[in-house]
Amino acid sequence: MSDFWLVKSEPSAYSWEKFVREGCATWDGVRNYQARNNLRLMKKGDRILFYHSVQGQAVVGIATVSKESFPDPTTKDPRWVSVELKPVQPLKRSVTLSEIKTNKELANIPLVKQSRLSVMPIEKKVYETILKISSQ
DNA sequence: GCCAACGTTGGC
DNA sequence: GCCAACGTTGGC
Repeated sequence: MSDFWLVKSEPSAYSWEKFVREGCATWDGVRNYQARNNLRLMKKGDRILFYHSVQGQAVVGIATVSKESFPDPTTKDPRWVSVELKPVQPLKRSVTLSEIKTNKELANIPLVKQSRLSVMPIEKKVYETILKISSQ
């Protein structure tokens, strides 16, 4: 039974398009304990929604965990970890933050309630609801 | 560009 | 251990 997550990235820093082009990504540079704890809990095969923050403000694609947490290669500080992600597929259409905010089932997810958290768990139902919106 | 929310740092 | 100051994130 895999889990579901949402990760954020500013497209100017690392976009979905670049992620797809490169075929996988080391999700490094996380320097927030709560986000780090979530990275540690990720299991291979977990599904991840990829969200564009700042420019775009929408869920744009689906990724999966291809390698579970390991020490963040961008720092010697042992407190921080990374995971490796692989793109699965883009959403048929992006699901915007405003759509998420106005949907009853989605209005309370951390993306909305805790806007600064960059790696967060989501319920299966939330994942499925977002996919459903994207296919409409 | 502004600012609210929040995390971190450092003086006491 | 508290809290003010400061820095960062990200929505608007």
